[in-house]
Amino acid sequence: MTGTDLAPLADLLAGPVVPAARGLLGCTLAANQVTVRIAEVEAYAGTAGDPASHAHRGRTPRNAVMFGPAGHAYVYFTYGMHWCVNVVTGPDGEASAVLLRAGEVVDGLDVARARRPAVRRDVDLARGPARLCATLGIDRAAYGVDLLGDGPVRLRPAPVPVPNAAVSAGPRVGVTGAHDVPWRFWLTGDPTVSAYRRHVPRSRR
DNA sequence: GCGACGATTTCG
DNA sequence: GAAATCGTCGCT
Repeated sequence: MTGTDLAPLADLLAGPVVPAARGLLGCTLAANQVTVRIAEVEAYAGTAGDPASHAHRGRTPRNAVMFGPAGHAYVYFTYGMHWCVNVVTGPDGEASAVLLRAGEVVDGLDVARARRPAVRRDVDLARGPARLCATLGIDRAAYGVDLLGDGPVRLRPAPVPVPNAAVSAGPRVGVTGAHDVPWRFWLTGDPTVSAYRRHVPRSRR
């Protein structure tokens, strides 16, 4: 037998979103000759009571893939210029997902640097959800792809298991509501974790 | 059809 | 602190 056993990760993603989010820490995501070790994530529930979720108001053309089976990529465009990527979780028909917020470039560092010439420190290459996508070259073309398959974007289990004690939790970044829900998880002390910023409504800017 | 705003980043 | 910049979605 050769290759990595993806079944445990597939099972984890098919279950409840919070354990899935924590389990994604330490996993690797590879695309366009760059590989990132995931260091920060956020969990988003489906239509059931999570006002911060893109699926909160039901199914739309944009969030349709969130309602499909786990392990696929939900990629969205925001602020007129940025892409962000989620891993769809839960059973088919339930729209939960995990936003990949930050990571460490562990392979293809030269390609990553060339792709993002303005970034000075390597730890900033994938420090933030839009930066992570930019460094990996992820855009609309990755919408809906099976991340556990052999496609353009590939998610793989953590080479080294992440102990529970190495994980911190806190409120999600940039969301309009639900500031009391600690559904952001990160590897404690990891330098690639993004800075926390409270959301500021445009009407008050 | 219109318009407000966003799971952000970058610069001043 | 504020601009950049446009797809999405609800319709004060």
